[in-house]
Amino acid sequence: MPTVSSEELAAAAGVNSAKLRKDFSYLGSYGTRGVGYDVEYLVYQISRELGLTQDWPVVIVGIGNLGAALANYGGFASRGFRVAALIDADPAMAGKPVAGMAVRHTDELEKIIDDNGVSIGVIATPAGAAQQVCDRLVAAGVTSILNFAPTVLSVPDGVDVRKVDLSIELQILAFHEQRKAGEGAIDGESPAEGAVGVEGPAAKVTKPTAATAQKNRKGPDGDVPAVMPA
Amino acid sequence: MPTVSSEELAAAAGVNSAKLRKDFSYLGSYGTRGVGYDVEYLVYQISRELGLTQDWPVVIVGIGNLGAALANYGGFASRGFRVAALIDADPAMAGKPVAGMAVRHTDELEKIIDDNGVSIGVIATPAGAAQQVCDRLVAAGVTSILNFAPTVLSVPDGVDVRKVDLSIELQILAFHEQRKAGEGAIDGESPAEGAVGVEGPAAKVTKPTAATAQKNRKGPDGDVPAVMPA
DNA sequence: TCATGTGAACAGATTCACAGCG
DNA sequence: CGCTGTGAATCTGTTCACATGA
Repeated sequence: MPTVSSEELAAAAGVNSAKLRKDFSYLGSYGTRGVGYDVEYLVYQISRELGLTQDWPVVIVGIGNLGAALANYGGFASRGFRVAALIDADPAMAGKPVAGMAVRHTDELEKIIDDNGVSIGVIATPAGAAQQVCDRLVAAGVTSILNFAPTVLSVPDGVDVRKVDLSIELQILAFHEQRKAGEGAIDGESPAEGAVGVEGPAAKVTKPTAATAQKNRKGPDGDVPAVMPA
Repeated sequence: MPTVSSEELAAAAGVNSAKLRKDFSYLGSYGTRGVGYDVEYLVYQISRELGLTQDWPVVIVGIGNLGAALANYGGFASRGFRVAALIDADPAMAGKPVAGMAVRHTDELEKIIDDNGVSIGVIATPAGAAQQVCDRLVAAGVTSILNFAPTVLSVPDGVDVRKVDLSIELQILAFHEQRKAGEGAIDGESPAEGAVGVEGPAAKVTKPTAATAQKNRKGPDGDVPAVMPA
């Protein structure tokens, strides 16, 4: 398939074809009127714009289960990321092979970053160590940090941090699940044919005192969640 | 701090206070004019709306590094999630303790889901096994799936799937990193005081043939990425 | 008096619809 | 002719500003 039309791409992506064309137009005029977009050329242009054509050395700090999982994750290489080093504070880990690579000790952190020109660091340490590791990464020249530790990191201006909270995705699912279970489909939500009854929802969070609860209760009555828009 | 104003919350969250008030108003009228919002009551209402006051049993299928990391992740319990079981296809894993819990074999999957009223499943298997596991989960009554495997899962209507791609976050960082490096700050982007020069960006993706490239090149000249809005 | 809650004004994003070009 | 690229129309989401009520 040498060329593709905005209509086809839009259908595949589930969006409006005009939006797709307008978005592409921000990158330049890469299509051919009456024909469509040259697939190979389009892929190259988008890849370049996204930074996929560059080689990004990254370090992963904290080689526990999560760090090891990241080190073994195949998706990195194909997107331009190269794991320059795996770093752990535990001396017993040093030298051990993980994902075909010897783990280095934290003492070498600065040297590794400098030697490899690393500008992106991944933190997969326990929460307690994260800020300290972050500070060292930043001091050594790292300007982008991906944080898996359950802490908010503080960094100087000019440094980007993205926090990945593995439970947030679950929370989003639970939110929709709750709405599926709530007295039949509320919106145009499909009736969830295979839906199994959700088992007894035990109250968990400390409920507010009766006084407070009654005094302020002005929302929808009962314990039924209000219908939120969209 | 028994009460809080929309102004204070907005400042803390970095958003406009009117937006915050309007958003809250969709949940009901939980504030007090001239005073603000009762913190305890507000937390409870938001928690309930998000489904955090319910107990959500989940199963994790595929107990490799990632599955083990998820099993050990502390954030789940505090958000209402209870790991009902860890499931793996490897008979050698069965019975082994991970995160203080014996791993169960895939054979038991249907029974576990039924016994625990599980409606949310987490897939942390290799890509090859994911669809098959997904099908079994759905057949057994699971209606929400969190997929860490690098595959697109197909599910019947009424089942929600969320895919977590660990490399996408890195890609977003790399995108910003690329823009930091690009000839000085482009937008109002801070000048990245600590920015270290990014090392020689080696071309990686197969470049399009010269013919194609020249024929269609209509975008911004040179190899400088176009400036995208916002 | 002070901060909420909300119509009205505004801004930004999406979609329409068609001129223009290969 | 067919599909891109894009002004204009429309829709959605945000912010303003103030009436309202504790």
